[in-house]
Amino acid sequence: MPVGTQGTVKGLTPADLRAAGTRILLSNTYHLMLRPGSGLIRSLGGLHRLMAWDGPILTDSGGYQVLSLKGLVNVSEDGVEFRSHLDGALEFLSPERSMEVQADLGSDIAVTLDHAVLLPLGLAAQREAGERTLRWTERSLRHARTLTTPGGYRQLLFAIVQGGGDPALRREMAERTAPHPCDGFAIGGLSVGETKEETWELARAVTEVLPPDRPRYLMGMGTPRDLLDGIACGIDLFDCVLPTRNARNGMAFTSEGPVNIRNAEHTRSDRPLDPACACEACALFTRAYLRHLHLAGEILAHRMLTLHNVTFYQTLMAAARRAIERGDLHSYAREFSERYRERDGNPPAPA
RNA sequence: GGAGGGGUUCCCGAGCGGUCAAAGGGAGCAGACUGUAAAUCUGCCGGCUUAGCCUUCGAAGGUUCGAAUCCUUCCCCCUCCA
Repeated sequence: MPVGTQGTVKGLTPADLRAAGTRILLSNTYHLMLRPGSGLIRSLGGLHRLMAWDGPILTDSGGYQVLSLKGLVNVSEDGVEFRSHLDGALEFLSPERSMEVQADLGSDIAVTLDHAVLLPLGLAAQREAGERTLRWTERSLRHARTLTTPGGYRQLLFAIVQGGGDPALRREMAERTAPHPCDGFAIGGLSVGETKEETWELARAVTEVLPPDRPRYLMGMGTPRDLLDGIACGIDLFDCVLPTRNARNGMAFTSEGPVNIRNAEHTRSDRPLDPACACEACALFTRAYLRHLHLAGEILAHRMLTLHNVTFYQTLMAAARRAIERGDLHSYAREFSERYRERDGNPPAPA
């Protein structure tokens, strides 16, 4: 799922998204309730109509903003109190309120409100956030059944599993989330400070005990390799800002690895971003041109790299689906890794 | 012809006796980014044998323990008046 936080995947039109192979989008409760307001969106017929996207939309519950807006947020049993990042006004998001906003938006899949934590953190605090998430899951699902969408159809509901960085706690949280009446499960609070090995150990602890008959959504990840690793762990759905945000910051994901289009080595390159890609940017433009556009601050650079990165991610997922149908995911992942070279050398800049 | 202002490291531009290899922008070079407070942020940005040394603030001389900063001459640029 490309991320369309404010009711738009930044820089792309619905036609662009379709051309890139997008089947479902993510959008955001928190941002849309603050601006333009969920009541307004309901009165205009819901988010699909507002943004002219007729495919499925999954809405995030706002739980992630507990992490990303830290300092502006205060969590209690009742819900999350926070200062609007727009005007500083005091706002409140409870499990019930989150589901109401998501019903107003009319997303196809609504997600329960959760309490995610950053690692490292004491085990007691991790458990407390996990237990609270379970109680909020219960409240979210119960309240959601009383609501209607602008279109009058039933929203699918995904319950979020938390549990911090301890595999045993994760497994327990998954076991206790599984019985809830919902249409799918989301795994939240990963890639928040733990190593990659830990991430996949935690993901596996959850997917092993979740019911196999309903989709599992790994929230917020990841890199192209993460997606393949996640799929191997039994994940079905992902969202991530990397393809879109990094595109605007000059980074393209290609079949040969990440490319920073700003780099001087592309100054005279008449190659496409990715010769293996069929997107408009790769069909039309050279790296030299895209580099020029990016350095000149031109909107087209952002649009084209975003279109490319979304296409790259969708193409990767489509290839993974075909590999699964062939029963051949692992050799596909191996081939991908052989082609896909991460940058080596240059150590990260000191902080 | 007369009066005044100015020439600073790639560009713009601060500095106006020592704490100046010289603020701040920009450009350039590189890095980061994982349920988007992000078209953002960070580092580098004269040279070198880099806890130090060398060269640099239009040019050449001078004053001073010490000059981008003060004095003299010269070379350029700009504004106003005739």
